[in-house]
Amino acid sequence: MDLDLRKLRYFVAVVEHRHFGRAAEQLYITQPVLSRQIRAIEQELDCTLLERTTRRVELTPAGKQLYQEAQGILAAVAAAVQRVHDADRGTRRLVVAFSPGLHVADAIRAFAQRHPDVETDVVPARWWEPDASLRDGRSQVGYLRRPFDESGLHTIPIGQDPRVACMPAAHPLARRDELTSADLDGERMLDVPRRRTSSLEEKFELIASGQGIALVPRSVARSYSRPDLAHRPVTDAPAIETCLAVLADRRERLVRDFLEIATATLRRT
Amino acid sequence: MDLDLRKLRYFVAVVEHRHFGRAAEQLYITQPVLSRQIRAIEQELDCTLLERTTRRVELTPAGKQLYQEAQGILAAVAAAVQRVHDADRGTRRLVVAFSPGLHVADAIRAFAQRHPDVETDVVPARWWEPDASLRDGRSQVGYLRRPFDESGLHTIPIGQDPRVACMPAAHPLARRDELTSADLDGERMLDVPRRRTSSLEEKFELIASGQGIALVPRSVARSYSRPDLAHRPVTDAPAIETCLAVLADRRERLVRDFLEIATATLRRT
DNA sequence: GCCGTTGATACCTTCTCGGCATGGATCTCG
DNA sequence: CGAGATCCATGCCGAGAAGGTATCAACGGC
Repeated sequence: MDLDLRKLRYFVAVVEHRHFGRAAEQLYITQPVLSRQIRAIEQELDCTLLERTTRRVELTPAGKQLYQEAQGILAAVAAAVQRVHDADRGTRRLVVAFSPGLHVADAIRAFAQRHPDVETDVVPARWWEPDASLRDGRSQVGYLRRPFDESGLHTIPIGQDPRVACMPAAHPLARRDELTSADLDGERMLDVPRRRTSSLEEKFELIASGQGIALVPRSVARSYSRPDLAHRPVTDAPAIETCLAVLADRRERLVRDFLEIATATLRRT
Repeated sequence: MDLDLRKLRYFVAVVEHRHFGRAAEQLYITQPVLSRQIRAIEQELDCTLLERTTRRVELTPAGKQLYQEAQGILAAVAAAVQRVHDADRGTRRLVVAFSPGLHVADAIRAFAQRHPDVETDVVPARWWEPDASLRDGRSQVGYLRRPFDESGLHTIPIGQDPRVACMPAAHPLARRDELTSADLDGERMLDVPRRRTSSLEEKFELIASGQGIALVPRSVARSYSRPDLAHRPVTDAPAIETCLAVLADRRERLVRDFLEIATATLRRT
């Protein structure tokens, strides 16, 4: 049982390049070393992670799983080192994750005023796994849009985000002030993208180019507003809830204070 | 940035014992090695983690933080390995770990008959950490000899293994049919070996060469029986318990079925 | 003040990691 | 269809890290 962080890094590199030689180059080691290290992981885990021919490198199910796990672990280690340094310097630090479109500046400002000694930072939450940075420790608090995996988290609903239909500005429906889901029947709808590599920009690009219409949270539509796109409320679509989230076992003073200040800020507005 | 999982484990051990020597003993390494590894972590993180005098070992704030972080990371790694194995076993597969000398063939045969589609396999459990393969996911069920770390495990006692004294065949005590612990007073006893590289074969070799006598479970003595060794029951030595063990949170169908079949097999014999 | 305990240091051994050379399989192209 | 290019695997070697033994130095208890 000797799973090494170095080996995990190697594995991640190979997966991302789908190519031993190039991965080795990026890692500043030679290809044979990489081959042997990957094989070592496979032996330690006693399972095949990569199907490799001289022509292509493909992930097995176990490999796919390990790739995910490795990313999380490496991120967690990096965050941990950061926090150890913070603890050593006596500086206290709070990182807030936020789903695209949600505004955290007010709360952060209020918090910073109350705790001038605490360093604050924000990181974007990836929409396909909004809770990831909370779980791997890169952030302590999240302003997240539901749904996400809430197991092990303490969540405080803070608002509703109505869904709007986002379409090309020239679309016939854009002449209406508001829509119902019935109006969208027969329109080509863009689903939630499956691949996590696809960004929201990509999605709006598709919409603008006339590939279809998408239902998105209003706050997202607003942040990405552009002249060639229109968004109109869909009155009968269920709104998307947004909430504050923290790890359930992370109840230190700093985090509790932030939650309090954040909810107070909300009430004031 | 060369934070190693091994070093994290070392650090956790030192923190939990608040004592380098005892931690080293638990880790099956020597104390100087541990001292150096801890210092290496401190250099890599560029901060002091432990205040140590010859009399006490105390945590600094950074050390306290790293202790928390390390626990989380190690747990995360273990869980990750577990999930990779699960992903790999899309094909259904059950691996049974067994302490040396315990017989699992009957149960496996019965299980294989009932589940012809499930691949079965056995792996030996290393005596110094019989539960390791359960925890790291290489096995799902164990036939293990106590004692071992049962935290997080569900265990079902399945029998007693009386202790026998194992000695050279020519030893005076070998002329007796059974012994008591009083008979062993004054004999040189071979302790449980410290180094985890030492095998049972090695131990029996030592006994045969006249280095001493050892108390071992009867089933072990039987599996390793050889003409130049004799083993005699020690009537008043507490018997060693054997049990079935599974991870407490591993209650899937396959595992439950195996436990049922295994206990039924035991009752029949 | 002496002795036992405990962590640190010095020195040696062993094993893993990384590099280089090369083999063997597969795809491409003439 | 065969020659060449590409790319991962294997064998062997050197350097460095990890582990062991012996010993020192500091601190506490009596």
